[in-house]
Amino acid sequence: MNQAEVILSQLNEVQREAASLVKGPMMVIAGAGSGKTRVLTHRIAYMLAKGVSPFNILALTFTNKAAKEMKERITQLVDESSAKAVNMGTFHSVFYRILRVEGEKLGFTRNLTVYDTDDAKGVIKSIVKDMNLDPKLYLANFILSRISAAKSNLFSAEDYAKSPEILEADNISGRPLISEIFLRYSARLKNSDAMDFDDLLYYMNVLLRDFPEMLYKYQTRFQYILVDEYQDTNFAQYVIVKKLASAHHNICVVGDDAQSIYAFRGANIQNILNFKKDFPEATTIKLEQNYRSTQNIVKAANAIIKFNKKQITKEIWTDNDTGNKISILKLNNDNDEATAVANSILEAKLNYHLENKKFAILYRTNAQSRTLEEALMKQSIPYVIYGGLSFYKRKEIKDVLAYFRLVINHYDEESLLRIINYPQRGIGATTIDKLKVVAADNNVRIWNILETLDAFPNLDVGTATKARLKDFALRIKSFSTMIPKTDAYELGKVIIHQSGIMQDLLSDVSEKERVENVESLLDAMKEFTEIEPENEFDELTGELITNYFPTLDRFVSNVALLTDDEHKEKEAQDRVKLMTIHAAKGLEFDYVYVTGMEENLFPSSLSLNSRSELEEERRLFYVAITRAKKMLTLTHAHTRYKFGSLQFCEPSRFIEEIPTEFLNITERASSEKGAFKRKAQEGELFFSTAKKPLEKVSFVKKLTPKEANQNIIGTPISPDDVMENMRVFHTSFGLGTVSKTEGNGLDKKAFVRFDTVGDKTLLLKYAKLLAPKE
DNA sequence: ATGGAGACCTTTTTT
DNA sequence: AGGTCTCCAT
Repeated sequence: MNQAEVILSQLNEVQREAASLVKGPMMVIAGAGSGKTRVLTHRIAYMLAKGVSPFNILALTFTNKAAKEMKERITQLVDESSAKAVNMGTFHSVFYRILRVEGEKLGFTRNLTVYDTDDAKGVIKSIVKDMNLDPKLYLANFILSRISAAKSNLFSAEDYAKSPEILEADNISGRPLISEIFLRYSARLKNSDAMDFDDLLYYMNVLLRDFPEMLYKYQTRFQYILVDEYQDTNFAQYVIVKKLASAHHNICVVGDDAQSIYAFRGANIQNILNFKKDFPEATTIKLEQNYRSTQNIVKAANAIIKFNKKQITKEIWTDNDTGNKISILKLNNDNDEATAVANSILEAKLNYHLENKKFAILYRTNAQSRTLEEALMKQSIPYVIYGGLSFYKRKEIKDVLAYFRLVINHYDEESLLRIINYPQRGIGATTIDKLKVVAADNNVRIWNILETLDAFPNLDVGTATKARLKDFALRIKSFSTMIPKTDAYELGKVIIHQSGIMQDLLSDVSEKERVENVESLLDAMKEFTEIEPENEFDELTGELITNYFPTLDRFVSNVALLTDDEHKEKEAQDRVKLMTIHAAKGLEFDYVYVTGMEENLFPSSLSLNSRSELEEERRLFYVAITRAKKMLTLTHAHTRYKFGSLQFCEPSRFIEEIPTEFLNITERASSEKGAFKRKAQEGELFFSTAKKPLEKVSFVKKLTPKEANQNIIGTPISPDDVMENMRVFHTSFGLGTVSKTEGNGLDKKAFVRFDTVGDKTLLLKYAKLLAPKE
């Protein structure tokens, strides 16, 4: 067999067709666990084996992780150098590379900075302040989402300002000035030689739209295009892909409409549903055999997704074992839920000698991770939390990166303002305000003023301050001159020390962790300078760069679009993984726990307004359960703290949507903790094999709290009637005495001293109190 | 200019 | 509950 044949021989028949039909448009509908990545990697490897130049292949993904994984897997199939030369990456990173080269046509430079969401929010906030608007009405988040939605649909600020419908909508929402903010925002970013995430897609479109030679260039270059997770593309991405593919029609999109979970940020499921309209000659291939999960899991997933109306019909099936039924655990409150999950993991580990990394705990919102974390810690189960505060979003890292960015791009005003007085060098808010005013009056950038202070006599600051400003500019400039001849790591060290950041962090003993983080950033830079340049092509000529040198600007541009999963990957070796369901997409685990299966949490209360939003939640649930290979456990609690107040929770409707034949329901009151632990120690199994049905499990069906407390419960007390010193009964906390009340109506709170559990603050609109019969 | 107390907001999800 | 932002006191 030749290489190409070997590559195809590793696939099943349908996969083989998807991998080998490389000419013409193709849509692959890949059910969960059906070998989607396998098809993509083998398809690319097959093309390479057949002599297609890697330079002519463009493979777009949504996450860096997916791109990295694909690259690694292709490397195992064909020779490394051609695998590495494939243009593969996220939409954002690939277009960023192109825009750095071509951006001059659009008024940007090669030093182009990428603003992340925090930077963007900062700009919005400062504009809102400049315009003297109410920041509570003009919320940065809200404004940014309007701007983002506009750009994702290829509306510029000018288009926005000219659209009567949009202006009307903003008027109705009481925020008529969003269009003005948008105009200023765009100007500010351009002035800073910066683009936000949406700009990377927007400006790529402008490039292809307004410069025919650019369209021609990249159409010629990208003769074979592959798009992963096509169901998650937004309009801007869709148009780019369509334009690039329109010359050669060699486009392969892979996706699963059932796993579209990013509509909230503009992903348009129609892109995949309409592919056939865009490319009528397209071949459609459905991968329906699931290699990942048990029969029970696959069947349950099929049953659930049928509740959605809009979808491409397909029936996922598997040859795998029937497996365990899906466990439903009902718990009293969120703490019990976390404890039960931790105990369950512990038992399974002990009984079956499983590694920690076989387990994943999934949840709808990041906020849910805290209680789970505590429970795992108590049981000494090693874990790692994905998501949450990214490494690159930590204050100290952002500070250091702001220096780097300013050194590379003096016009980056977000960075400049962030560090002009950090560490403190006596350039206070007053001085900064004056700088801003003079910059605006003279229509120049702040950096222009710093650079040539004497040219701006109307800058009314003292001589001492002037000296400090001069000194600051000089220092930044001196770092800049070092870029070409000092590698990223060496220059990074110089900046961190000479800027005074390290000194500042070291001066405070409580900042030890921050010092470690900065050092860890330096480690990453060291690593960066040591790796062989991969895929460093000159974008203009397509030639491999031979005189590669790992400069600071290269490092920063690499890091700009990075999330920190690599950072975590190293520590994640054998740990239980905690993450949101969104973050779990594309991953698989033997044992999966989906927690917080409650109405208003999952599905989220924010998604209950429309059918389409609810369907997205359902697809999210579909993603969640199809992560599991062997065993799936769903948990929900009767009460949970949200926003610091206790809330009652109904089980998620999604649980009811699973046919009961696939379910195994266990209910347990919190008072049973002792019994639970004892049984666990005695080795009674919570987990069971397929032969040993879960019915044998030791949990006795307990009375619900309501039933158990029947003889105490009296009549409900209306919130308005709750008063000090009143004896009350609460279904979770038992009997207690109201020590104080506060507020009125829906906000009325009661401070209650419970006989057994102590003081609690209850928001009466949620916490139902009853008059006890004592 | 710094830091602490209190008000206020948050919960989708991510490149 | 926890984090962020604001404002006031030092």
